[in-house]
Amino acid sequence: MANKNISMAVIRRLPKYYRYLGDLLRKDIQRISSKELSDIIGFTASQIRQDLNNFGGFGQQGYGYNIEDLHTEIGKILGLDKSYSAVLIGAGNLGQAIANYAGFRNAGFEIKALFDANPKVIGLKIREFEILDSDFIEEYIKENNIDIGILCVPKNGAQQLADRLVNAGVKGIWNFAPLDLNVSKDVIVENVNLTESLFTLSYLMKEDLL
Amino acid sequence: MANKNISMAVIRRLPKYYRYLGDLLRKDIQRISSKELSDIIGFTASQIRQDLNNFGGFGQQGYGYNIEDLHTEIGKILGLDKSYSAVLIGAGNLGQAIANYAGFRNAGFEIKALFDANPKVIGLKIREFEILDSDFIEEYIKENNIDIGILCVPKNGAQQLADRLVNAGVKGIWNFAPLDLNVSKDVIVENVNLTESLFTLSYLMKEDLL
DNA sequence: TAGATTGTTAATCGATTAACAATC
DNA sequence: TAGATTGTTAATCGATTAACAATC
Repeated sequence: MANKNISMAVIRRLPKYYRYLGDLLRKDIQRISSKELSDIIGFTASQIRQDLNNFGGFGQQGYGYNIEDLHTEIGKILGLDKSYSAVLIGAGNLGQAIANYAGFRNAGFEIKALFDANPKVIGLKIREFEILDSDFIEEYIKENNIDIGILCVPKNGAQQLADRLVNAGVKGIWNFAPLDLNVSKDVIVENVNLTESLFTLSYLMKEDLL
Repeated sequence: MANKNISMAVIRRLPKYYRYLGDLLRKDIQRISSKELSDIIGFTASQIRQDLNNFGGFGQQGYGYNIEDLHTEIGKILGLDKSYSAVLIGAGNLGQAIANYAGFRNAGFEIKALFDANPKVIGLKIREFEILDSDFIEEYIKENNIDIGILCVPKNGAQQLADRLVNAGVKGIWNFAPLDLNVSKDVIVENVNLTESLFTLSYLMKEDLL
């Protein structure tokens, strides 16, 4: 099945389906209709059926969806059965928080090394990781076939580091730096922009008080 | 001017305008046309004009937009001229990273206190903050007129803490816990869901390799 | 079988893009 | 004034919702 050109709107709903189905599974519930799922997840039943049918007919008329099967299928669609290796650049507060973040393993991502440019932190240990010198990023990526770079550095210098990651061969960047990275289009960038999130909250709070 | 019912799509672009205009400002550029801005920000010129005109006619025919003025105006639209007080719940790795996050002050948010339930961290100092006992959250919020709660706790217990924040009077929650909080609809919730972001990256990487 | 619920097509709604008159 | 570019209306595109025949 080739890429049917799934819209970003659909893709961003997939993790929500996966999460809610996981919750149901842990409650030992076996099946659910699009209508029931609609009630708990907040999308319309119609949208749920449309979304799922982008990837296949997972349901059964008159019955609904088997929760365990659907959960597994969406996991596969999300690529959670694949495994990826990652390096994290920028071992400051946020970088350390991400490195310690458990959700990683569940998604099949494994952080292999932490890098920083600050001599004061190079050599320190964060859990099982010794913080390595940024000078050796390229070498490490090439030798260890790293798939993903996680950028937890300030805005300044982030683009340059992204260039280095891409040149060394990573295929994806999880970017926490507050800027839009410029990379060749075969490299995937997923942004987590705290500033934009905070500004959105600020806007909504202001509107709410009017 | 009452709320013209601006769509979320527009609202989420506002921080990007603000950021790019700030960058231009720092380069001492004085004016820009929607076409030029389009080239650097990546939205169509038409969309930029539509977006801005939701809030007022900030441009001038034949000239374009004055960058400093527009930057200021969008800042006001985002409510960055307002100030809000916040408490942070959950002083783990991520919580500490957020507490140390500088972008806060620029947005008019001030963290007043950190709370945690773990006796091992209560009393510790993070920068200027002593970590307080979660038992006193409500008391603190009421006495200090706190506007916003920042939730940096695991999924378990997050809903209960959200309830406590809302009951104590916060009007907004910046939620880093990986679940959808249930709150009365006069309370704003802005989610930062690292798991969903990571899963999206996983999906896109997988598709990219097909 | 009768009832329930899917998969899918058609209708609607909303967001983006194009076009151009207004005007600086 | 002539040229440039906005503000805004109209056209298009895409996403969501509604409807219902298929079928378990």
